[in-house]
Amino acid sequence: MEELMIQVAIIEDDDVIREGVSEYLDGLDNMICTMAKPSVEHFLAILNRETAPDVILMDIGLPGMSGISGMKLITAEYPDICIIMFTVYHDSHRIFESLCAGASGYLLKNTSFPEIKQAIEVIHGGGSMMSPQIARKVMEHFHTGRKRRDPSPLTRKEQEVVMGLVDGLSYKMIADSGCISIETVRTHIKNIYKKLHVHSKAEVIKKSLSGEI
Amino acid sequence: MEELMIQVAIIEDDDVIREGVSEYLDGLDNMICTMAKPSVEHFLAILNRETAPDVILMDIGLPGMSGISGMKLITAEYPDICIIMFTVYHDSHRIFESLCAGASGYLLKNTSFPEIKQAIEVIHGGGSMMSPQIARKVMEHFHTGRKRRDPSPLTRKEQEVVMGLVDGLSYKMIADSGCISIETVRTHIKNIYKKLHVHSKAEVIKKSLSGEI
DNA sequence: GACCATATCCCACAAACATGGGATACCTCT
DNA sequence: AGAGGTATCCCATGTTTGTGGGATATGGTC
Repeated sequence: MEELMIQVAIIEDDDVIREGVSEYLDGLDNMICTMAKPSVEHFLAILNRETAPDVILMDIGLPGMSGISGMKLITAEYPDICIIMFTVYHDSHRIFESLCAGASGYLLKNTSFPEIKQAIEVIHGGGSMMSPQIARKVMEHFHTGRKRRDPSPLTRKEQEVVMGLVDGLSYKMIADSGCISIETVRTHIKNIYKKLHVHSKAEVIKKSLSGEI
Repeated sequence: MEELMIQVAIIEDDDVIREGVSEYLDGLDNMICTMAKPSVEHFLAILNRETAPDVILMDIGLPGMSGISGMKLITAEYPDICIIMFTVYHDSHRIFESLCAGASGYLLKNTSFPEIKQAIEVIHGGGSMMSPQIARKVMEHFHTGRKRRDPSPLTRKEQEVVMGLVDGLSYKMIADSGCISIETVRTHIKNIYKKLHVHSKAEVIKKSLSGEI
């Protein structure tokens, strides 16, 4: 009997949502919530071949490791697990990052319980499902002509420095490649950090490679 | 009263489907089928500001002008009209061509009447909807990274650390999020650097985000 | 002319990082 | 039992980075 149940895990830091969904799923006759954890780290700690669920409902904005990073880890090890991202975020960047990383579905947190149930069934059956608002964004992504991004807030020289950072160069190497003093590089980087509201190379590289700059 | 009805047009050459859907929609209390035509040409002949519907259900495989060409014409002139492609085709090429041309939804012809109703309501309300099979294909389109890459040379814990780096976290933050000592993080990172032949966070982030890991 | 953004350079200090050495413990495989 | 890989921790040292102050010079703009 248990073999026919869809085994669902939920990774969500909000206690109310996690427990609410967990109890709702357990009340259904064709699925069971086998794990309900507040973070990817907690989940990974108990994940193994025996405990592996069929479907994971995962929040994106988790404390510690982000849901997207967690998904990459999990699917790398367990490619058969279907993951539904479950989030309040509407922003395109996260949506596409999730889809590219292999999410099978993307639901907003205002999704009703029956819709969550339906999504789990569909995905377990090999389908995919997205909240209408998300589908909308995916559609927009395909709508041609939508290329014009707002101009970068960075000056030409600053962008040049960012390129250097992305290439993994140190301040010294950027200075040499641009034929300027390392002090100038430092000044540029200070200004870049202010403009982008970041505090490390890592964040700049991430923003740049994900198309935010 | 009529003003509150969603005005729907259907362009479909199969008489049975066209009339069936048309009658079903007219039987609903919140929508009305104002036009039911077998081709884009017939439809365009009577389309004007007065007759313009809110939503169009359009077949792709039409005699004469294809549904995709028709959609481009219609949306160019009437950008507020939402168009749902309605088809038997599963093939990715048509799906993506439709989405790029501006379709707001994509339903397979085996979709039930109530689901068609729901799709029209969602789309008229600003959303989008796709059949699960279609959503699946769209998802797959994003699963670019799924080239059976040779397994990462990194262990799971090391991958976890890499994810932290990519998320812009410091050693301290990675340590906290993983509930391990910062010294352990340092050791992992030393090993990661050796395995990847790099010498900085920046290079790891770059390799990771460009799919090399 | 005053103002502001840009680009260039310098100094100083604290924090974070890179790298070299260790160590212990647990597994698995031979 | 021993070898090898993984995961955990510690120390020391030097380098790089992050951030706060400066300074000068060149443009455009109001």
